[in-house]
Amino acid sequence: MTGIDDVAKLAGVSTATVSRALSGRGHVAPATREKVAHAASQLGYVVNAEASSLATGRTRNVGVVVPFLNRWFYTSVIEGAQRRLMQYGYDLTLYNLSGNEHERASVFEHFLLRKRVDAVLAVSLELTADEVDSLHALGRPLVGVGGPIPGVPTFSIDDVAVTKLATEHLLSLGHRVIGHIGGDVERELSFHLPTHRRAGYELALRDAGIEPDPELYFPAVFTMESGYQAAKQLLGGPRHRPTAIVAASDEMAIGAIIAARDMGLEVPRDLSVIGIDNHDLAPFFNLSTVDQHPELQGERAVELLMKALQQSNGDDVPAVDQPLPFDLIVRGSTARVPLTAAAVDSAHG
Amino acid sequence: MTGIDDVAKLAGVSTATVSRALSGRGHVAPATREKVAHAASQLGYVVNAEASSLATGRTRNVGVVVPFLNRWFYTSVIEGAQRRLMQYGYDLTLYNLSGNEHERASVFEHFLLRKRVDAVLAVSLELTADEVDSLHALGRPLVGVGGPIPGVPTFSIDDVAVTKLATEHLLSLGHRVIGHIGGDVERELSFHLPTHRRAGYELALRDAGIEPDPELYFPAVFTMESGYQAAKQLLGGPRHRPTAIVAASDEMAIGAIIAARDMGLEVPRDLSVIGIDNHDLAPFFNLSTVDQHPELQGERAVELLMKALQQSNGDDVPAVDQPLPFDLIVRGSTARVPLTAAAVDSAHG
DNA sequence: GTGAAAGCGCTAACAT
DNA sequence: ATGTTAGCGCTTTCAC
Repeated sequence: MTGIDDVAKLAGVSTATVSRALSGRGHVAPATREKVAHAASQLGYVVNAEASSLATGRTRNVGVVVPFLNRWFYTSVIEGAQRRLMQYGYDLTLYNLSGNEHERASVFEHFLLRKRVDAVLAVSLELTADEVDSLHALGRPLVGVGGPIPGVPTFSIDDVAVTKLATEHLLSLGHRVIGHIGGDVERELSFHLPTHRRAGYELALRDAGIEPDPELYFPAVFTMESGYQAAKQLLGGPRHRPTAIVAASDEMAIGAIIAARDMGLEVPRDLSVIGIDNHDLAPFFNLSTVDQHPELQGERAVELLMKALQQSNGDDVPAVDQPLPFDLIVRGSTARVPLTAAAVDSAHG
Repeated sequence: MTGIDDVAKLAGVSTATVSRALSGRGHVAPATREKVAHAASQLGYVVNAEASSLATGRTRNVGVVVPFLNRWFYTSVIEGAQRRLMQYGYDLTLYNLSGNEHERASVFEHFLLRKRVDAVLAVSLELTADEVDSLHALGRPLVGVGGPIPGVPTFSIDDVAVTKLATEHLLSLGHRVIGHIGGDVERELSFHLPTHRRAGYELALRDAGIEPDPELYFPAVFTMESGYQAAKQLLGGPRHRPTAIVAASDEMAIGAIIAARDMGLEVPRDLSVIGIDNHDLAPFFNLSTVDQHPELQGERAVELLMKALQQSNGDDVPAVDQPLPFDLIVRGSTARVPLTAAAVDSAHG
């Protein structure tokens, strides 16, 4: 295979000059640079990443750790991160924690420790203290996306604000009896997203002078199936039925829409539904939602990592400065509260 | 950071012995091996992958190239591949071709050439001749999954047989007027999957003595939305309406189910629908389908790559030997043809 | 069975 | 601005 020596010979310069010319580090006369570039492309020379890494201590590769892959949010974050990384000339090595305990442990105790990555991006990870420690032990920049990791700068949308916005959208349409489908209680302890989303929902209600009714909340995991089940419960309750539902994710919201249909309710005539995500499927289901731009979250996280890599060799990452944007997308699943329901409700009040 | 010298010192042996003891290559006395292992774990030593690669020429890393990420099939294949790779001690570096032309080119002309990977796995890729060439130019084992690549050993289910099986399931339930939603014609030239699936559908019909009716076929891309549209066309046609639909993917099939509902048809009473995939969402939509086990495809592909890596250093990969399994999964979206329709149909014949 | 030493292909002082 | 050279951390002959 053609190496730096071949290029040096063909260009009539030393290997050091080739290295400098091609990497852009150090001073090279424009004419020489030209010669070298030409020789390199003529030979089809591409620098050997392994050798370069060994010499520089930098791999030009980042590790991306995900809890599993088969989920819209993760793949979207990865797409965004990947795009940015490519622009910086970095590779992306993927570590998936979806295996058994043994496999998971081996990612932290083995794979990540072989010095193959300059930095680590942790996507929506719930890590044990030991795992966070071993990540820090890498001495590499580390940032999180989509979930809070103790002691790690993390990109995440403001889940309270996002759900508040979604709820306010429904309030502005005249809804007063608004249900919420959110994360299950068991996960809430370590992973605050569901709690935050519920908090945003309750905050919006209170701001509007409405006391949240615990009977209008149903827990669910973040799947269509679970959203469907929870919506059924919510809509079938013997007390007053909500005229609208805020789901903590689009997949849950879609489940709720289907549940409504199956119960003979028409969306949005009889029930408004809003989700959070702007999932790929949201347009098809005509779902109103709050776009959380996961690809952008991935891109931003990479930018932060790159900044950290330029500044130092340690694992101190500059703080996340700008808040992440989110946007209300109004489609056809939300509409003005039915007159009858509004009348009934105001009669109650 | 602790290196091989530290371990050697602590164990009281040479670095060569440490290397042999830890890698398992070469002969080391059991007692020595024990000493070394102990010293290594005491120091938390993990071999530096970069240095090891440079010395051996093997990276213990494979490149996985996908056209994009946000699709159930790709992520499933990757999950399977990743799991197996981990078991072999390999990392997975992800290359995504979903960017613009420039970015795509740079994957082939730059990223893949830096000798960071021992082998390449190409998932459902439609590659130009140049791209295939540059992959071969790596001189590394290369296998494909899920789509045919000229001159590359490729894992793929037997698309004809799979769709034939799905169609036969409907025939066995008494259906005679069976529609098909498949890939759009434009992609068929390079990517044979849609054509194969249509062929399997037609083959099953002919075997049952039914001449395929072109009016019962509608093209679609592999999304819910597109399946929905195609099903609407199929079901709304002024001539005879099919009593069943074979969709070339589960997402299209789900689109078809929703289209049927929207038209006031009940599944499976008025219409049977079967898909292909056994997608994550299939259970929720109670969809009958043919499971194509994409994770298994990923695992198998990795096994083949590993075999190739053990045998030689060239890029000759042993042929794919065993056929990939697929399984009919009968859920609630398929049922015996309605008596009336059957009567009408037999009256026609 | 173990150690000494020569590289793997590149980069980064240091010299010039 | 360019060349010389000593490593980066490991593996692997080749001796013993």
